[in-house]
Amino acid sequence: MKKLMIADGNSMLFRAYYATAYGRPMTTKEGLPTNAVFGFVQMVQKAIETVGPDSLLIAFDAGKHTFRHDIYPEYKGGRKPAPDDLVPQFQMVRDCLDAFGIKWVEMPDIEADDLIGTVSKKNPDFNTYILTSDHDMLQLIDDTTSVLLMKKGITEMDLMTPAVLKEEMGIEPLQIIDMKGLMGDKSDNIPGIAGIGEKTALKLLQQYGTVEEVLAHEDELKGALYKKISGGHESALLSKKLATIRRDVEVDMDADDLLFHPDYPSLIAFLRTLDMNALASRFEEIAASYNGQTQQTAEEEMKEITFTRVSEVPSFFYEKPFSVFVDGENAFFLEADIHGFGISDGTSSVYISLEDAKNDAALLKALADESSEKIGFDIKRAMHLCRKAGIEIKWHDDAMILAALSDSTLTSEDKIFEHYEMSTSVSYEDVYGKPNKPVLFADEEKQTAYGAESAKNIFDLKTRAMEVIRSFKMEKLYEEMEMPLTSILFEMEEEGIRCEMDILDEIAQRTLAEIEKEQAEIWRLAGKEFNINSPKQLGDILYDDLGLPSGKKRSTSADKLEKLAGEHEIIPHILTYRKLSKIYSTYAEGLKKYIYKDGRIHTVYNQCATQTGRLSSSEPNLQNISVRDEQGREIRRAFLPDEGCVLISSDYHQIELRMLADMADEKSLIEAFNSGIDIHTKTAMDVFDKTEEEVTPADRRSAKTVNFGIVYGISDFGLAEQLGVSRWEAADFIDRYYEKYPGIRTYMKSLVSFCEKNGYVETLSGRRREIPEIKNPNRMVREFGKRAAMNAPIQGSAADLIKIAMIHIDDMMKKAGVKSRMILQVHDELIFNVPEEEIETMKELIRDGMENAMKLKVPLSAECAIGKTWYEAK
DNA sequence: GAGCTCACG
DNA sequence: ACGTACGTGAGCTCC
Repeated sequence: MKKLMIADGNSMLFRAYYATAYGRPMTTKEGLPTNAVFGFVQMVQKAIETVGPDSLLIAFDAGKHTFRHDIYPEYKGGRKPAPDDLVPQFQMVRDCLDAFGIKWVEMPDIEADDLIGTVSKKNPDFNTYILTSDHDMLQLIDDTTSVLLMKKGITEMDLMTPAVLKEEMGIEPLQIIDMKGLMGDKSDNIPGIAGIGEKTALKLLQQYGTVEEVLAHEDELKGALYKKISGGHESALLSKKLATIRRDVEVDMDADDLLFHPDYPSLIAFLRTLDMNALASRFEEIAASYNGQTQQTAEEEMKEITFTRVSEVPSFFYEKPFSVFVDGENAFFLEADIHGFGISDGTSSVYISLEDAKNDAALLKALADESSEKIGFDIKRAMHLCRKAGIEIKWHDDAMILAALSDSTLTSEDKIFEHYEMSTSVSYEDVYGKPNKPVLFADEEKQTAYGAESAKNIFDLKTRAMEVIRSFKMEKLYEEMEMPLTSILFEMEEEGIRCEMDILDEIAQRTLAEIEKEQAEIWRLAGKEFNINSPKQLGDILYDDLGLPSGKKRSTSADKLEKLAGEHEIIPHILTYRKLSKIYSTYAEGLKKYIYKDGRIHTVYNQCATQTGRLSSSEPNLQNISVRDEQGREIRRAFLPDEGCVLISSDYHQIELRMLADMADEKSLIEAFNSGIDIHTKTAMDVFDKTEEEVTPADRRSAKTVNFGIVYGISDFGLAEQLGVSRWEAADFIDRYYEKYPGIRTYMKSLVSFCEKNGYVETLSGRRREIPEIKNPNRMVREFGKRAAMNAPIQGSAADLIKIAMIHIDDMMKKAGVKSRMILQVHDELIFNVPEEEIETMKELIRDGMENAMKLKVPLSAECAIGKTWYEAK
């Protein structure tokens, strides 16, 4: 549908005036005030950019005596006259609109509201957008009319639709009039009923619906409220009449006559005569891109024509690659149903309902046929949805993965769409409503627009991202690593892992009892009850009431509290309380929510959530189940293999350090790994200048910390913090480390300078991580960029390695035809569900797959552990 | 919705 | 004079 925008000229001019009146006054060289016009033009431009109207009209008030004054002479009484420096701008803004090529209207003794109400009513075949800062206008909202409500500032606005109004105020558009009837309107001097404010008015209307109904049922009200209402009948009905916008004014305005063709040269000249040179320059830029914009508008019109609903997909779609948007519910992947499919070949885009799709034999054949290339977005989720719906699709490409590979900062759907400037004219919520308020029947027109446009977006996104991938030479990474991995992750997600509710329950009960004990003890020691989970309240207790020493940040984090452990006996109790709370809410209770009806937990592996190439796991996150803490580790007892099976867990040893040794080509580190010596002991010997026998467990721990620091992109401050030594000592350790391993220093320096030059770094497999921070003017941000540049190739290459291992192992398992299943991945660790009789086969297969995934200058070592629970398999 | 805290690698 | 170790996700508080 074409778009008509109507703006409330007076309301916007006042808003523009007050939004720009403070600070230094704005005038021409001759002293003529221009601030309101300045703000007004920007508001209009912003609204034009936001809406993209085909037709545009601005309505002004004219004359002083309206029909409302006839029925209520005090209407708009008590208003202050317009400020002196605003008055000359009334004409100026009209001249400005003439220069801009924007139509405007005013009629003697008719208010702008009524003009707008009438024009919007007279053009029902347009989508109408009313730009105003006046809440009265919300009464005009309907399915094809929305209000762009100006907020604070001059370019912020909210799009108000029936749904938004219902959501925010709980009322229908026409009830705005009843609101004013009850509560009045100070700015228009509408009386309403004395003593009724917004809250009471809303309450009454939600109960009775209209002013008339409220009055009719007044005897149901009690006390003071009854008195107010019963004494206010006449005033309420009069107020309602005053607040009602007329939609039958004698004005002839056809939106087809209001087509908007901006005259930028003329506007720019006009702005320059008023000495608004900066604004004029901005419009020069806008004008420069206008040519492209008109083409875009033409293209958008094409879109509207080609976005159609079909009951059978035309066969020409199948001749070339096409995209498929699986329009499914926003729900848990094993439960979500499909509504339909959007299909696009880049030129034409159609939408077909699930029901029709199931009857379209040619479509089903094309979807299942490997030789026709189907492009999807997040195909792993699409695969789950299609499996449930009984539709088979052989996918060829995933635009989400291509986009994420093309720019590592794009770690979410939102970021991908924003970066590639992709949107749909209708949102998911527009079609299907909010999770707690789903619509009963989706509007087919909206559904078609949403689905078909999404399919077109997917097609375009794939084309554009693929171009980037080719130019970066990342096709192999995409085709041979990420795409095969998607299928493996799909199977892992579907398989899930057994999890025993009773065990989690038992841990929850036990933990809760302990939490209560700790809480009582903490409250006793603090001398009062407070919320221990609130860092603010806890900080007040510790640093004010108990007088513990603090830095300027008053942190309550565990590592800081541990340093205060000797200062007060409350500290260990707080640490215990925190630990137990975490176990209780995140793990025991938290995980219970995710046990599906098959008794298993099905996590989601996100392939595009990290900047380094690692996977992430969510809903629930099974990559951060407690293991370091003994009590937390008990949680792992709830994770079990299937009947007659065991869990095998296999993890790489010091994978990142080995990766670093290889990539930096650091000879003495490579030699150490080849000799089989414990690497942290070796580091301790080198850094502390000791023999193997002289290295104490404490030395080894420190060396281990140094090794972690190296991988994280070390800083003396960070290492000092971690080791609990002075930063000078830490700096000394780092120096000695680099002296012993000069290859590491050279490599780290080369990573930083490569990143400074190119803005990115890459892994062994050619995966890129963009690091824009490296060029940030802020030193702290830049330092962060350097550390990320040192860490990303190591972390990312290790991620590449295990992905390859997963692919090899999956391949070997399929070839061997085993019943074993890969079920979890935790960065450097794989967990399998293995039937007893396959244990030996699988141990060998896993070790082989992991250790031979890549050929490095150092050996890779992976060790299997077997158990009847995840707790034991470690 | 942001910020803090904490679980993992 | 600043104030940080790298990469995640989830639960809680409080505005």
